[in-house]
Amino acid sequence: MPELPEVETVARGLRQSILGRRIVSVTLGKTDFIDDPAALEQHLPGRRISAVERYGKFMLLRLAQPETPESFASNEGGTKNGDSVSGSLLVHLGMTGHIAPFPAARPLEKHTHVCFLLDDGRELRYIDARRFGRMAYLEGPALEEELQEFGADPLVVTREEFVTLIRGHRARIKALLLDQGVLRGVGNIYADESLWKAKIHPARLGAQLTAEQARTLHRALRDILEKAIVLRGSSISDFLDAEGEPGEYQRHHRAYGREGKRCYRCGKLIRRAIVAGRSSYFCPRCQPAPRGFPMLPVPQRGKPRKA
DNA sequence: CTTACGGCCTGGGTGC
DNA sequence: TGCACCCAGGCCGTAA
Repeated sequence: MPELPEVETVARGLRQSILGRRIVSVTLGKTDFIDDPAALEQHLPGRRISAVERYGKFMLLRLAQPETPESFASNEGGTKNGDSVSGSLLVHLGMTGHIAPFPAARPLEKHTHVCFLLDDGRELRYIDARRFGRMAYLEGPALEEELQEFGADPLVVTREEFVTLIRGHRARIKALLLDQGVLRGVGNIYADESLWKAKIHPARLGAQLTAEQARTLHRALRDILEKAIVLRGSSISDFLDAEGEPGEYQRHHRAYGREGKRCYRCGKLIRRAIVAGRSSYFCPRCQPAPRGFPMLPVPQRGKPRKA
């Protein structure tokens, strides 16, 4: 389940492997996760990948016009590489998306839905069993509008901005952390991990947090994301980076996925509850529930734990 | 307006 | 071997 650290890891990998390559042709398989499949076929061939950026959980492959002698000569005196008029390929990996270059001769893996033939003979392939991901070619105002929908980057937002942001909403803190319009890039894993580190229960309301708690959460979130990036993300189910390597951060999880295991701080058993519609893992002692939070019996889920 | 919630998409894993 | 079910994250419609 790629979140900010995993997407950052993949983006860095692609930067190493495909930056500057030109897309020769586009081959599409299933396209129900692509906004406008025809737009990819129409606009991508001939374009050069001039940058790979991460925006929340999205990757942006910036596409420049090819530098043909004519376009170079007739260029309106210097818009650089046509970047200002060129668009981007947005890629969201959903839960099971993979994107990486392969030798073109290599047999297609199952669930390969998009192939971009590159000018060095390799193929950039998008593989996604569940197709919960998304792909779109956008340029100009449509691209700007799309990006404008997103909230602050948790690695960039300042402490006091974060405090204002969080305390300005009544929704549960877990919901706020997951809301891409508030903060971009945080998913279930890093929401739970940062709340555990900050000793804040996921069901607390944003507006109910003290400024001090919000500051602590900001610090916890940033520290965790940065460390997770260093460790190339968390490989829970099948996340692999662009080189096919798993991340290491799952070894550092303190809450996520640890139902019934001991809290690393106090030894109490980590619990799971549905908060903001998501499985949420927390320590019932370190992260005291707000008054009235229903201590619902955790819906039975057949996951035998060894004693 | 904001927030809460249920349903939908898909297929791998699991339990029987 | 089969097969029904659960669950993941994002999004959307609806209700309060």
